[in-house]
Amino acid sequence: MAAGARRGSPLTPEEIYATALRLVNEGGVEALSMRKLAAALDVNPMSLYHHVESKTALIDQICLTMAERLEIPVMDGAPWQERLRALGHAYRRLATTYPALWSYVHTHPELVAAREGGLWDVFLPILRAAGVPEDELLRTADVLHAFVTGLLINQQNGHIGSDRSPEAMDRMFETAIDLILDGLTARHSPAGRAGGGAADEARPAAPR
Amino acid sequence: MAAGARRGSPLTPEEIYATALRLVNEGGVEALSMRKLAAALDVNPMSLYHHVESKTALIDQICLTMAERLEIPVMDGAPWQERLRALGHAYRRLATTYPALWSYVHTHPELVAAREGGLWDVFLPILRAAGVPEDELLRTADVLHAFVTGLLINQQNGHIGSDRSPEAMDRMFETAIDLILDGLTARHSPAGRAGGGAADEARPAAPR
DNA sequence: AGCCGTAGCCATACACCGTATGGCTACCGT
DNA sequence: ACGGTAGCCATACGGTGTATGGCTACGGCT
Repeated sequence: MAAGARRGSPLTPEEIYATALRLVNEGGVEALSMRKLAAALDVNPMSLYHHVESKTALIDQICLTMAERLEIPVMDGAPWQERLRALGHAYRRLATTYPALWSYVHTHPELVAAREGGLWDVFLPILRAAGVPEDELLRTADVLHAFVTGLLINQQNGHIGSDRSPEAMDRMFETAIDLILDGLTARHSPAGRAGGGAADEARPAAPR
Repeated sequence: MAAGARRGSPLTPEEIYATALRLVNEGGVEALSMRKLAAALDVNPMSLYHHVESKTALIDQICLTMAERLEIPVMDGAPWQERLRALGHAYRRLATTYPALWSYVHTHPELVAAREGGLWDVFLPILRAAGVPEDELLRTADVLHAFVTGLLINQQNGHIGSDRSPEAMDRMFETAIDLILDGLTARHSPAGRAGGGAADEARPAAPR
């Protein structure tokens, strides 16, 4: 285990992942090249291959580390509407923290093959609490997850509205959550919606 | 205007676009290279640049031609629920016809800057008919469009359900449309939903 | 008829990419 | 003392997009 030649310390996988993630966040996935990454680490390009199998394996890895940083809120006592909204916001926070990589993940089939980490352990119980019957549960979860995914992708890519102010984005996200809550309520517990309800709190005038 | 050297006829932009679109459809956007395209056209790579400004301009162009092939249904008399469902299916048909390019478009900000073609001319009136107030119209349209976009992206990438049979996809898409219809109805014309309504037609048992 | 502008095509070259191959150095355990 | 090996690196190969400049053959002009 020789000490690093030109650097003080030997290369570590964590260092590689962190730097790669930084490069991706700064210039998108297409701005990540093994040569640039090596330059950023002050190392010969081929040295990377002693710690990483290939570029795609590297990208897989940094996608995983990103996924692990999803901070799932724990709100055990709260009604399902609030829990679902909080989960949506947590998901959105992850997406806006790593925009480029996030879009990348969700357009590459080979990644995220299994349902991502603890997300689904929280998501499904919420839907159960919303009254979604068991035989529609997974399908509904997939649909809602895809909805939010699509909204976030579109927001990041500016495929949306001429007004792209952060406030407009916030409003749009709330509108989306409201639509989902109303849809779930109407479908699975129509009685529960007493004129307004959790979906209608704090929604501004929205001139747009 | 000399006749083509090795080919009978000179190269035409339409020929280039069509072949490029074919290559993309067969192997994804990353399988499109100017050299391969030239080979498929039996031409020197540099000849392409007499008809196309750059590779990105070429991709822009084939994205546009794809967008033009969206077949928007005209159903003037029908209720808004049916029109919205038909529009969703038309959109889905486009996505499944050009899966690779379609995902590409929706993850690249620079494309589709303006709202795509006649889609919005049909979409917005439907939402008006659904009772969406004018000051929420564009935002709601953006959200719903993003929802469907996300669902289609996820379906194509198999980020969804362990069962990926076409039937499961169909059911999931119907579930999504139902959710949207219920959400819109609950939000904007709650009286209109008389126990079931348009959203509940022909939805199978769905064991999943 | 003579000529030239130019449309279309092509050969070459450059910088960049991912990575296979093999050699160097400096430490470790024995 | 010495072999094994972990870490690093130089070189090379085949791929990419495209800048540059030269070739051919036609249309329109004088």
